[in-house]
Amino acid sequence: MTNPLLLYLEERDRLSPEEREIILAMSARERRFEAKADIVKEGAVPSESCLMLSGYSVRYHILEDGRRQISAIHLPGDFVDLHSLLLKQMDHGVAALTDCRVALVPHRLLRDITENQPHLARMLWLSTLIDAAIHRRWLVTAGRLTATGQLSHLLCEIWTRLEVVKLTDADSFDFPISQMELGDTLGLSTVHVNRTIRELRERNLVQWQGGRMTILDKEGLRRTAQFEPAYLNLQQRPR
Amino acid sequence: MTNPLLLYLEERDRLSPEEREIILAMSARERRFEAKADIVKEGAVPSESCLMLSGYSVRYHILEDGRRQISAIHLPGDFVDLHSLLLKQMDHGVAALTDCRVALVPHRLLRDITENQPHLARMLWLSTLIDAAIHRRWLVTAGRLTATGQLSHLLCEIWTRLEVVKLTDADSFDFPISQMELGDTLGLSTVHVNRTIRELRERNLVQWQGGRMTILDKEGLRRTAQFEPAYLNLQQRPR
DNA sequence: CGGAGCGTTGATAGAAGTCAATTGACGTGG
DNA sequence: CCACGTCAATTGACTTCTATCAACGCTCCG
Repeated sequence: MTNPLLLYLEERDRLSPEEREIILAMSARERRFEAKADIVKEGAVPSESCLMLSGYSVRYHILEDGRRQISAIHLPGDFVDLHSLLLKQMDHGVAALTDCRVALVPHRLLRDITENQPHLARMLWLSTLIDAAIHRRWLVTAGRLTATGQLSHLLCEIWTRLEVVKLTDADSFDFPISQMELGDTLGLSTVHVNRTIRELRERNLVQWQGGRMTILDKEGLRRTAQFEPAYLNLQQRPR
Repeated sequence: MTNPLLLYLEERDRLSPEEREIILAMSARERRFEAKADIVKEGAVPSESCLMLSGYSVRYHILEDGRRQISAIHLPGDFVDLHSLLLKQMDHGVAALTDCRVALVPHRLLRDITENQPHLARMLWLSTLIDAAIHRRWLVTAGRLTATGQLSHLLCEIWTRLEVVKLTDADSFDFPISQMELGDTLGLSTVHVNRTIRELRERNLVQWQGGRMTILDKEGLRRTAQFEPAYLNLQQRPR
């Protein structure tokens, strides 16, 4: 299986053989996390950044009143806390959604890249810019779409992002998330998430069982979500 | 008046005299925009990035059904489209909220910085990471706070960000935004924005007239918003 | 066998949107 | 100085969306 970060980056620009080497070397130190475990704790000042190799994880924020909001879902090929290289202290936590394999990339190495590998540094910067673009898109859906639209949009997005790292089937993908976690992601109650899923099912847009999501009507889902993948920057360009 | 980007960056790390030179040189080419004018159009592929020198602007997204969502408010010292250096094509527009002065910074210069000024490049990267941190915080408030909490949070944030660039008075600041624009920012209808403002006024938290916002009860507002400024990274650290 | 956690459903309350109308501030032209 | 137009702010009435509360079933696992 190819390295997912390599797939992620080469979807956006070409890499030199030397750059490819460096990327592969990043995955040297690997660590496993169990489902529900914290990968990075809020308040931590990491000395390495975590690259997802397998499994799903989320960035989460706990409010003063104890409620939780998830601000990102991370898939293989995503750096979950690359920003800690410069932001230093984590203002949120990262939790494993499923059992995960994670590469621990020392900040020393990342810093060296910013000093000596300008193009690769730009590619890492790019990955955080795509994260930000996804955040913005979520703001749009949160602000302007109904629960149904929001959920549809999330499914379209996850589908598209999983395609990049070759983790989709013809019309289905792993979606190992509970309705409570989905509620924390979309800013909805569990009960309403449940109703929303039922609606998508009744409209024959999706099927979801045993942690596997099957898209029955891709165009219908896209329309419900007003999904446009441009923000994911899926084009090879010199960066 | 000091250069706002210099204030912005030096709040986060020290700069060398040479770096300070380069920052100042960035503001060489200046352009003015009138209120409501587009600073960057959606779909554009800019060859320069826009740095706010004075005035307020917003990033906005138009949905297929014509509604609008604002995903960021930009103040002096902010780069509104630094990300276009690597993302190339704009997936959203940027509009002036007020009359603005903007520095046009050629991508050629920014790219040179990534090649030859690694620390300064990291500082620019940092500024986009702070943008992303703000996006995440907005996601949290959109998902979990009531309209009153959201609006309070926005006011606390703008206040704090304006302090960095020395644009606050003892207890007030310019807040030149219409209730419609505020609705597009918070994902609320104008009518509900109006109700929400009235509530803040009735609770004696703020006063707002003639485009000037006065905070009457800072601690009360902070509590209503559950505001914690950590995400703004207001600490000088080696980055 | 019996929790514990998750998914499901129904009933009700509260938050926010929509529609419609009014008011106020400001600028222009007579 | 006033009439008029425009735009934003404000308010009320009604509707829709989502949260909350409560109950129940299922499945997995100790």
